[in-house]
Amino acid sequence: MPTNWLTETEQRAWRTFITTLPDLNAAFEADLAAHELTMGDYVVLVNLSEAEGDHMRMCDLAGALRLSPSGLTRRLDGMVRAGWVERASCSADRRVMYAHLTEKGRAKMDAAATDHVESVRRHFIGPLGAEGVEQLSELFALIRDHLYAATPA
Amino acid sequence: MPTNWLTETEQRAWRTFITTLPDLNAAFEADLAAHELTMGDYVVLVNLSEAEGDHMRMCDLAGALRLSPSGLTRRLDGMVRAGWVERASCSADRRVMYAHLTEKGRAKMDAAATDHVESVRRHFIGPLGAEGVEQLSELFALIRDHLYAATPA
DNA sequence: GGGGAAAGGTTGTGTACGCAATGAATGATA
DNA sequence: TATCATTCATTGCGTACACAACCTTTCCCC
Repeated sequence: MPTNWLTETEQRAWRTFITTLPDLNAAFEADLAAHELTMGDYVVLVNLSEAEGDHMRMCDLAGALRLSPSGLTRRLDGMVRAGWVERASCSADRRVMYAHLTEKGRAKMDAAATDHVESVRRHFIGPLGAEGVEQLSELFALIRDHLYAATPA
Repeated sequence: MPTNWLTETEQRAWRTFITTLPDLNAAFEADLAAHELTMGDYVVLVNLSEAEGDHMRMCDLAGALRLSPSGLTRRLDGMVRAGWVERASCSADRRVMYAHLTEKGRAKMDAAATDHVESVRRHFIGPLGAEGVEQLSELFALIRDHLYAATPA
């Protein structure tokens, strides 16, 4: 038993956290599945819809999604096939490809958004309560800031 | 804009949470990679090491890990190949297979555990602080209990 | 302005995993 | 006890993703 082992309280916090995550994630996936969407696809739509001109460079999008370049290429393949996104080349820099949200893609997102928000409210916001939401926000900001201090990405 | 859209505070909490998770997870994976282990493998070792007799039925292990039966079969293939786990059949019920932690597997886990605990402390416990750990533990217990109330699994 | 380094994206290859189908063993019911 | 449903595990197949290799284009700097 290492000398710096977790205390009982720390252990409980860590285990509760790590075991709850997959179930929470599964709940969101299950709710989105009613719209024939995965969380992965949905976040792409959200990112593009909030970007200037409804489009983003592949590399920026990959960074935002924490996807490898090749991972994003393949994810977009599927979404282009579904008609939610289009690829467009950039006149200013011919290396870059834009991922551009289509009307159909926006409609898909809008249709899913209402249910997704309800899902977030039900599984996440609701159980936490107003005060809990505030607390959790601050706690994760601490974790994030600490991570980014080490890896300034 | 749906009428039940998230408030600014809720939005910030949700986004902070959802965007921090992949990075946090990546940090743990990166630290474990020094031992040639993935989080997935490590949790298998931990589960087995805490089980009665260092073994678990495949189906129970799959449930604990939130893995599909086939997913666990394949994960175990790799771990058996590495010599960390052995399969053993059950005399009482010949349908079941046990996953049994080997000496080598326990040694592997012990070697990794020290660093992993340090990793958890650095990325998770540390930034939260003692009070934060307590709070986060309670917040996730709320989420978990709510999830399990709906899906009594 | 010419040459090497770096950035952006796609493709080849391998791994992890889920779902559906299958086979074997057990349990429940008539 | 004969039958049929259920449980446990595995295999076939398809999808998602990472890494490494590659090509193209741009940037840097002498």
